Amino acid sequence: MLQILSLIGDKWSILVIGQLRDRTLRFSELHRAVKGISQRMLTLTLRQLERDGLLTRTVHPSVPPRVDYALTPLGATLLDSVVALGEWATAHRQEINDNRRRYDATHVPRTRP
Amino acid sequence: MLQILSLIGDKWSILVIGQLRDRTLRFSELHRAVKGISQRMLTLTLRQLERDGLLTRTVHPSVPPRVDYALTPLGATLLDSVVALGEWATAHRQEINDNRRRYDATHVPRTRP
DNA sequence: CGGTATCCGGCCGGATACTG
DNA sequence: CAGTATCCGGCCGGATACCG
Repeated sequence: MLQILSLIGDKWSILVIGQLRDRTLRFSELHRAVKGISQRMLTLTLRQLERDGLLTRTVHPSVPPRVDYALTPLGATLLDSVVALGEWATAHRQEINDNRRRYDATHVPRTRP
Repeated sequence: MLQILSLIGDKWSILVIGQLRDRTLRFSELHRAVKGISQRMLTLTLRQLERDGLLTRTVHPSVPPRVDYALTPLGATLLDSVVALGEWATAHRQEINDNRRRYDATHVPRTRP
């Protein structure tokens, strides 16, 4: 259970899956689409998701090389929950930020210079 | 957006929220319910969730002390998505484990002794 | 283009000890 | 009971260099 949750728990996984929502993307497209991810983390994330059977990796033997990533049916089933989470995050972003500001304002810091 | 996702991304947050699904729990009950979590991580997780306004922390001035945690309305809205994720994880646990085994069996290790 | 390989600083989180 | 404080090892992930 924890091992499955840690799959979802990886924020990069969620973002990558979200990008593959309705189209196949190649590596460089994903790299540009998921802002802030390093090439290393994108590679590791994709390998993990491929290993879990959530997406397929297709190598086209061409010059220059081209690798396409697409969701599997299993990945598509997760997409629904992921999209729901994304919508929740978007819908309550402001409210959460307000809560944080209020909390930080009322709960005085314990360390004093 | 990333900051919101990292809130969900914390596996402990998901598990704690799931435990508060239909009842208030005190600290020690949560500690027992969420298997594997250390006292430190439980405290940190609860503070984070309280700061974001997803749960309330109620201190009862008694001896021995007693602290209850309960979801806020905002926390309850997240609960739906969290439950969906949990159900997805449960439903596809076996399938994912099979995929991992198959992947590990076919993709030979790159390091050879 | 789409990766590996390697180095390494930071912080995550467990263990332990102490307190109101 | 429900925390805080402190230490510290491990691994996460960025930066960089190189390859098919």
